[in-house]
Amino acid sequence: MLPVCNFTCYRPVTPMSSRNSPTASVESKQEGSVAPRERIVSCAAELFRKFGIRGIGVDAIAEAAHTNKMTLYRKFRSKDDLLCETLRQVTQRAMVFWTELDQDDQKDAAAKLNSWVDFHVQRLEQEPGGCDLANAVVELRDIAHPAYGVVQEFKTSQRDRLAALCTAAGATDPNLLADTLSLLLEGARVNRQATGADGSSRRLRESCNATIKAFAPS
Amino acid sequence: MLPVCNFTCYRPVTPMSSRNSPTASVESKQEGSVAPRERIVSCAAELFRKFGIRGIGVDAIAEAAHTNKMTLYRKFRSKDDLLCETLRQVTQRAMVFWTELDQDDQKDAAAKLNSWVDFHVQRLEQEPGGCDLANAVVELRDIAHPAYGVVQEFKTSQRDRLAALCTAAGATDPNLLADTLSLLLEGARVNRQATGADGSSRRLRESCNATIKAFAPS
DNA sequence: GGACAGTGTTACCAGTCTGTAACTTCACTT
DNA sequence: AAGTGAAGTTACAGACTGGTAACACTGTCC
Repeated sequence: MLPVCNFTCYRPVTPMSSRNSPTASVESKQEGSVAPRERIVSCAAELFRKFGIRGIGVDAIAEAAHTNKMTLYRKFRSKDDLLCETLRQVTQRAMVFWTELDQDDQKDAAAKLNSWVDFHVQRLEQEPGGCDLANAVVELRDIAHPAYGVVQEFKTSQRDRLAALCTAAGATDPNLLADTLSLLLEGARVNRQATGADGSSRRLRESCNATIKAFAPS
Repeated sequence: MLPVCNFTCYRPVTPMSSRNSPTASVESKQEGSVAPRERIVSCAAELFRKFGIRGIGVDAIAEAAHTNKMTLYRKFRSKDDLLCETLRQVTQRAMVFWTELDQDDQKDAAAKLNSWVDFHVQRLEQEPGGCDLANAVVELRDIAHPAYGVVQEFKTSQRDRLAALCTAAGATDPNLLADTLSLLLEGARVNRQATGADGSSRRLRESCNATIKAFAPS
């Protein structure tokens, strides 16, 4: 019902033909080279995002990473294991935003809240595929799956951090503001997938700003 | 990676053993009986919801509907075709709310907006599986899929109706209010799937009320 | 009684999937 | 130069998938 055909996501550091040549060995020591495991994870993340977890096979992932299935299974116990690893990588990427925001002494809490909005509005435009974590849960539909734990932990931590920010910004009912903003963001991501760029998510920034204003101290 | 095993969703009108007996023919004329096509659609809707579109096979759907694969393929050209039909059924169920709301002369626009919130908060608690339409888009991840059109059309019509209601209620910037409420609802549904009942979706009603209040005419 | 449409049954095709086994080749270290 | 461990290659097992073909059965209507 959905033939998956073309998958070339990993930009080869060395072309396939010269991989076993001396040149390849040199390149493998240069800074541009990436270990098979990392290549697999980043390719898997991209292919899962593009075709869905069930929509792409391990063979295709290995091929895209310019390696093979056996190597993949030497690095990961199972496809589920690989999936969890890719999700953890996605969460780590998001954590960078928070640490950078924490270290920024120039902005006060209110300005940081605006940065949060900016960051996510920008990401919505750049990556219209929605939240990988939420997508995984929707696709798997199984609470017992190990990926579910990864997602739940991450989402909770994100909400807690946002709530702390709202508190610092002196919002009335900061927890409710954090919840509301979380829902707006999550909704915008899925809405963008379902109805495209011209749907309700188009004015996410204005929605967030109106919400923040409504919770401003009087 | 995810063995699908038990699927008994369609409450049997007649037990399998007596289906070809005279009793079965009598029962097939009673009001309790349902035509195979309808049984297939409702079973498919439930199983798609429970296991995902790719997580359940046509054979299992046919079995749950107490029929077989051949009959399924006589009624539907393909699994995709069946999927579209189930999604259309889901949209029709939601349309009932709007027609009832339109016909209600007791409530003014503001009260109807509250009804909208009530309706969806209630549905969120009753059906924690999220929006079937949005889930389908997330799972398929293919704009060319016929289901995408069904979803997009429905989501747009929902938003338009909500915007009309916000206009009637005299909201400042009714379109933005409709967008914001749409995002809140959509976000709550996916958030509930990803983080459970105690996540940010728990206070959806309060989030909506705060938002509506923020757009109230001064 | 007989045609007929709807349904059930069985078997099958061709493709895909995850995961494993056995073996070869390579690069690097000592 | 030898050895070691990581990676590539090939083949395969076992299960499942969507979809089709051919045929048997059943109740209904003329």
